[in-house]
Amino acid sequence: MALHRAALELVEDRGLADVTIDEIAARADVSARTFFNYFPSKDAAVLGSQPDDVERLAALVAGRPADETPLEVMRHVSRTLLAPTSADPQLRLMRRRVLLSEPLLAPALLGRNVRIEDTVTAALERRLGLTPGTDLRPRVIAATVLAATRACMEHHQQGATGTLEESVDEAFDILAAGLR
Amino acid sequence: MALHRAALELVEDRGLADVTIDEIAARADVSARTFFNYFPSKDAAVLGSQPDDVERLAALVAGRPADETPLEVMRHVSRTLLAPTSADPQLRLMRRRVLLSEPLLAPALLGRNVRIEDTVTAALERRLGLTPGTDLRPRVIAATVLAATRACMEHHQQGATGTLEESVDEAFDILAAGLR
DNA sequence: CTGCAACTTTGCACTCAGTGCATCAATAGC
DNA sequence: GCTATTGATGCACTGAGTGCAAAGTTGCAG
Repeated sequence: MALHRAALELVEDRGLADVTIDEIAARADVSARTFFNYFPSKDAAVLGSQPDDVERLAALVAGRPADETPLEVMRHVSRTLLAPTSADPQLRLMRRRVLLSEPLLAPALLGRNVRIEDTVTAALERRLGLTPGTDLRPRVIAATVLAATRACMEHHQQGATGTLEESVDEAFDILAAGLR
Repeated sequence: MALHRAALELVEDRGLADVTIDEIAARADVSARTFFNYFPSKDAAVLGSQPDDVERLAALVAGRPADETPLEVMRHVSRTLLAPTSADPQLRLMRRRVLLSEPLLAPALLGRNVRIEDTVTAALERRLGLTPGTDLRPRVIAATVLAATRACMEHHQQGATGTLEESVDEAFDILAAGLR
């Protein structure tokens, strides 16, 4: 979407606070009013929400082999999260760069994580044959793995060595070892 | 602070979206302009930030006995988080109720968590004698434990049985067992 | 008591976010 | 060529948030 790209480009070099919706709309050659037909807020435009990716995760959880442990399933969820299916790799990189370097975006980013967490929790519950809301485990697993994944991105943003994928693997090892 | 109380009361029975800053200010008997001398936003007023509580957590981490494992240290952090030192217990209860029942507040709440996570990560790094940003472990531990704590609150909000403290204990057991 | 200094509150004007509504343009289907 | 549906837009409005300067308040020294 042109608006998403425009938002990313502008925020990239001026910062979120110094970009107005009018400017984003202008760069995408639409009116400001039209902007709100596609995104409910400035944050959302920068985030560039693909509403269906949440369901994709649920399907992923449901589709993994029955003998995989929840943690193994979550490893795939984490992988999927870090390799989003965006057509343009150039755009993906800019997106990741902007999202992580813009502290004002953290709340929006985490708000999105809440929806993901709820979805994954429900999917895990179904997978384990539990009645929703009774067992603490699914939610704790979903929450902690997502948090660990985010922690890796954070860690990486601060100039860590190695690839993001290596960090995620290491994080899963730490989790599997009981955070010891 | 009168503004914080006013904000909580109004949001409690009308919802965040239907309360304006003018109303909050009016109920606290100050002008709307004065509101912004104390809180930068509506969210902040409802949240009622005590900026020093973040440093309290850092001190807690630094002060725990040297032979405690990081996970044991974090158990105390979690406890401290769930039992905040607010003078008025009545107010505390209303606060917890409002914060959890108001989805619009989630981003603000999580934004605050980011600051806590950064602080705790740094404190753990110091405790373990690591150069900041080199080792993944401190951040992963901080992030996952805080996420698990939040998951317990979430779980509890959805009508789980038992006390919150019991849930937290159970969550720590799950973490210590490697999320198995 | 008086006057001064520091701090707080307030009013005012402004920009920007976001919404509802009505209108207008384009395009597909007949 | 006509029309109906869909999307784009203009307009007017409410509310968030900021900067600035005036007004009020409080404490204190003379």
